[in-house]
Amino acid sequence: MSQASKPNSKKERRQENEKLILAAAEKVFAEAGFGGATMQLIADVAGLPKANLHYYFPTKESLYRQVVQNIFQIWLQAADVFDAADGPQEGIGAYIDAKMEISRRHPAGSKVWASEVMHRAPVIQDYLETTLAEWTEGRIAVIERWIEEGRMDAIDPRHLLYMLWATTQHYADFGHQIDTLNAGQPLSDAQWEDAKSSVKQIILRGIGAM
Amino acid sequence: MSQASKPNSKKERRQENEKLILAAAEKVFAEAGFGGATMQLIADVAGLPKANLHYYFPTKESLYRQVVQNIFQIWLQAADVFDAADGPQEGIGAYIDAKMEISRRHPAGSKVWASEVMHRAPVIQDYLETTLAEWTEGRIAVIERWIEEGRMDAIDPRHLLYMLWATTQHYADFGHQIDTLNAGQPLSDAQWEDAKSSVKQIILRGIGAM
DNA sequence: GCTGACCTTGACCATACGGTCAGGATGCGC
DNA sequence: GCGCATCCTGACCGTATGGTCAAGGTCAGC
Repeated sequence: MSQASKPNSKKERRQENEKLILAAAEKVFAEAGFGGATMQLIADVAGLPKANLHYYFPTKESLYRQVVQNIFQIWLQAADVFDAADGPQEGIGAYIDAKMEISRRHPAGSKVWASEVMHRAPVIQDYLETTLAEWTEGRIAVIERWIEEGRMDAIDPRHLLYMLWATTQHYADFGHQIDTLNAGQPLSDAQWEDAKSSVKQIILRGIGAM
Repeated sequence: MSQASKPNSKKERRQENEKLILAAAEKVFAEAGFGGATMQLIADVAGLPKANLHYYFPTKESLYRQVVQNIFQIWLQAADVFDAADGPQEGIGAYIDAKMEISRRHPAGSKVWASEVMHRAPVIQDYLETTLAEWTEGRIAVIERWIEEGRMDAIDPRHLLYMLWATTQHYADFGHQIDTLNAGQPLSDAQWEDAKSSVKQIILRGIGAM
């Protein structure tokens, strides 16, 4: 009766179940919002009994918190490319590519993040004030250096960053609207490439880095 | 015992109550999402008994639908400036100004709209497919004409529009994040002007319209 | 193969939610 | 000032939700 594909040890099994639950939760939270999501639905999507979710994650909020933190990690990771570059064209270009790729590969995560921030960040306010604020200050310094070096125009770095975040996340958060305007079809590979290069072209030209 | 400030006729009173409820609903839906909002809380914010809401709006969904439709109207109205202009610099510049102003004056409405689209537009899918699709096609035609006339670079009009929407709405939808990164303070008048001019500068230069 | 820690789950609970309704208040048209 | 349609609302209802629990299963270490 037991599945053939489960030669797992107890610890492997625990990790596997947690991942299963987190993936299901991310999807459900993204589609319904925190308030609209139900533990029962998450359980159904994960293929586990509801009581089992509460064994791994004591409350709905703790599960939600874990989902949001995971997304934030991915988000931060993408930001690394910013520093590796030695100029705005390369750095910002790579950052746009990375964030567009996240929007494509993790649309649900992006939506959960957007939803969390839109609702005044009840769960990750401390992250915004510490980690995100520090990261932002660091990037502002980099951009200001590029401006001093004459490698791009004198743009307010904050608003440039907001523009990068807004534009790239839009393809995830408003993906449904974009798909609807694309005859109801998800963007094809070629269309994603168009999107990336359009965004890069406008912004990089717009800041005088091309 | 009766308020001194209520010399209202029955019809005036009806309109007033509906507006009161819609304003409260917009705020609560924006802060909690559809699923997280409760009729009781909307009633408290509006200062009316819950049963009264159900007199004016039979269901939670009908109330929500009205809120979303009102926002869509404001949204469409802002789009008029696009057509009144005779070139990209003026038209897109004015559109950015108008949408930034909406983000500033109607942040709750913007959030409700964003939330609705993020959750796959269960209520306004038909608007997306009809009104919004038509509006978009019209604007694409205008942009293509501008390109043909050599008044801006050959940019994919769709991605330009998405960028305009994304960037301007970001200041409403992610306003909390922006405020947090602004030392916890809302943007001042001067900062809003900076935001507007930064966005306009990058985009208008980016499409070769400056 | 025994034991104890870990895992699983159906059944259950208290609460909060959207929505209803009956009965009373109010104000318009006559 | 009367009658009637409209408006208002406290009390109530069925349901669905987040969370609990006790009883049983399973696996690693000895």
